[in-house]
Amino acid sequence: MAISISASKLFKLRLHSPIILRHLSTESNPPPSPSPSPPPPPPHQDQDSLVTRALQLLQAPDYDSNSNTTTPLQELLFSSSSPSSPFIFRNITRRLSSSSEALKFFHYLQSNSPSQDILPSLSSTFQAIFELASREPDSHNKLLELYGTAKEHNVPLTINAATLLIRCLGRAGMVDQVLVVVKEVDPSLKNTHFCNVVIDVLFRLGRVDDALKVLDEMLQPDSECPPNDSTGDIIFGAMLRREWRGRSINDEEIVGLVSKFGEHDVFPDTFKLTQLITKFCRNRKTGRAWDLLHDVMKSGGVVEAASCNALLTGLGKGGDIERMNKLTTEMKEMNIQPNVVTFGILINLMCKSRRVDEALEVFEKMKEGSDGVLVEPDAIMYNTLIDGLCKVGRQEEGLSLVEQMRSQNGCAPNIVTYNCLIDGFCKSGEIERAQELFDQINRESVFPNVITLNTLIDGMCRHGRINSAVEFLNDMQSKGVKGNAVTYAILIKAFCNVNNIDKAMEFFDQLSNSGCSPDAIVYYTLISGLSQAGRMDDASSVVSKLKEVGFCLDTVCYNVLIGGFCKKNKLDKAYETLKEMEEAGVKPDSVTYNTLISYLSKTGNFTTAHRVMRKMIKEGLTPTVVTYGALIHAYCLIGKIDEGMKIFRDMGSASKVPPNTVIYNILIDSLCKNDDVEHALSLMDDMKVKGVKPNITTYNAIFKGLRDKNLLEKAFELMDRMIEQACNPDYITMEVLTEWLSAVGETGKLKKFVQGYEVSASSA
DNA sequence: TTAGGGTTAG
Repeated sequence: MAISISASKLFKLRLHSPIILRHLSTESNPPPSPSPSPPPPPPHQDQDSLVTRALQLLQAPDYDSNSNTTTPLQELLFSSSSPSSPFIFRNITRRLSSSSEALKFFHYLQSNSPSQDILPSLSSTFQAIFELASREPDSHNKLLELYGTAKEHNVPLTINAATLLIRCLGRAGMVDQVLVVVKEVDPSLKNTHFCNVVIDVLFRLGRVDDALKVLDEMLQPDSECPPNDSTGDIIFGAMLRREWRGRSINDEEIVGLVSKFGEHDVFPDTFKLTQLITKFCRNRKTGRAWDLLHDVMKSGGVVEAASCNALLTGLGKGGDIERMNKLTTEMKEMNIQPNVVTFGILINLMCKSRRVDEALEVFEKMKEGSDGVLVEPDAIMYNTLIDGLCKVGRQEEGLSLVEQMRSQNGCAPNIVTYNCLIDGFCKSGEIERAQELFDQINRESVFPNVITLNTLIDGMCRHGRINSAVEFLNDMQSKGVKGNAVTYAILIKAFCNVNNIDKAMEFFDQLSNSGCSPDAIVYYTLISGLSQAGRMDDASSVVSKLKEVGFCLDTVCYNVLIGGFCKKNKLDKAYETLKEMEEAGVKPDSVTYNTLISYLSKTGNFTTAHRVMRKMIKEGLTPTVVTYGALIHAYCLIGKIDEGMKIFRDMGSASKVPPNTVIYNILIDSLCKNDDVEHALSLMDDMKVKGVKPNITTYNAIFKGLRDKNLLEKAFELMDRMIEQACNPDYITMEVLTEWLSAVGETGKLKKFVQGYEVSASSA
């Protein structure tokens, strides 16, 4: 008792010392807490029996009596013959039934210890009390109270006890208390595990900046608590978290942190690195993704193909071929083996840019391993190539790849394969073959999906078989393949194209009632169809519906409406729409202005047209070839060809907008109609000089001009040129030439022309 | 890896 007083005196003396106020621990290298960890190897074999014996004595009636004589328990715990270890008391405490029992034992030790040396043991005893309390109900409040008791008795917390406390408080959401404990822990005790727990807890509580401050200290070059893989897991995991409390870690911070971690040889694993790169790429930040990957490479982290693939995908989407090449070279240099995905990305890119032959070349080399890497293609790769072939009209080659697929194990053609082929046949107008494939699917127990449905419906609609398309839709729906927004967009567009607006509206309503809501494209398609048809009231009511469901009009949609109002001679409504557009923050583009300029000039309002053009320039837009075309066309229409020619000369020289075929066509047509075919012919020469290719409209206009003046020889010359240029005649060409050449007895020339066309068509 | 996107001058 006397000694215990002196011990407490000692504590009191130290109470004023700032050092002891920090909860110093004497336990130098503690095992991780709170899981019950095996005690350090006992100095004496009888340590276990001592613990057992002590626990028995703690049940005895004289345990908490204030006896003046030395009790057996005191003898056991404090005598010099007892095995001494700071962990003995802790091990006894751990085996007590509750934290309150343990606290009682703590008080007993404090009161009965004959020596001051008990201090280190009391810290680890307290840790054991924390461990018990942490497993009891209401643990956070109990621990907080115990923390107060420890401070009161000047028992410094072990770092493990502090860790346990913080974790428990964090779980209970007690962010302020967490920060207090962190502040009060002796910095010299902090270890990496402690810091990891603090950071993890702070992140979960949304205190990102506090967490990053702790992390920043860990990342210093001379840090006492350098980051380890667990630190990396916590931070890299947090970077990828979608749901955030507090603020999120921004991209710049992510790159900086990964780089700093690299200095400590800690790297995100392949999965996390890949995810981070993907995240950057999705936000179109390929530059950051590039830096991230290269930081890891430079610091010596492991980089696998998956991470490179993520970056290659991002670079491909951004069209950064140069960096793609650089990265694939680096992969080779660093011995990072490309896989089927790597090749898939490259082949897909080539196919999408219509370089199918190059894609096939890479594919062959990959299969043979002739470039040192042998990779077996998968179904996705075959599908990519088949789609690429079909998109350039090479369906037959696509079909032969399907045969290759069949001969390779585990690579059977699937619904995607067939959808690509069906689309190919549909786009080339071979609807029957598309339907045959569709039937084949059903025989092969590959199940058609909504994409199959839409592809076929689109093909039928584009080739004038709307009724078959609707029939097919009904048939499929009865078999369980339901249409979606895409289906309806296709049908709405198709019915608008044939000017069956009522049917288009009907399908729109059907979609709205089918439980599958129309998306923005469906609205845009219908608004466009209605505007083209001049049904501006209907268009406006669809616009209202679109706004009601929360979609916005974009530039193109506003342009469609402005064009529609112009067509209906509702200039005021067009201007109103323009104003609304500007107020909604949707910037008018050159099409917006061109639409207005075209309407104004066609209605003879040239002054206003030029004023709008000046406004266009003031808004930072450059007049385009269409702007000039609109003005030229309008001047030509009222017979002011000179004015048109003036603009034509001006656009090429002063404005540096090179005229295109359409501009020449307008002028050539007008000159011919104005009896000036010579001038029109000189413009055709000019086209040749400028490298602007005439098309069938050009030829039709000039043929009419030549016919009116009966300039046969010139016509023959141009007919030859048409064949040379593989420019196909259309029904207008045939009508003009047949009538004219028959009348002048030159049917032989006509026959030769048609044959030449057939030859040029077959060679093309 | 597969399907629908609307606008301005001829």
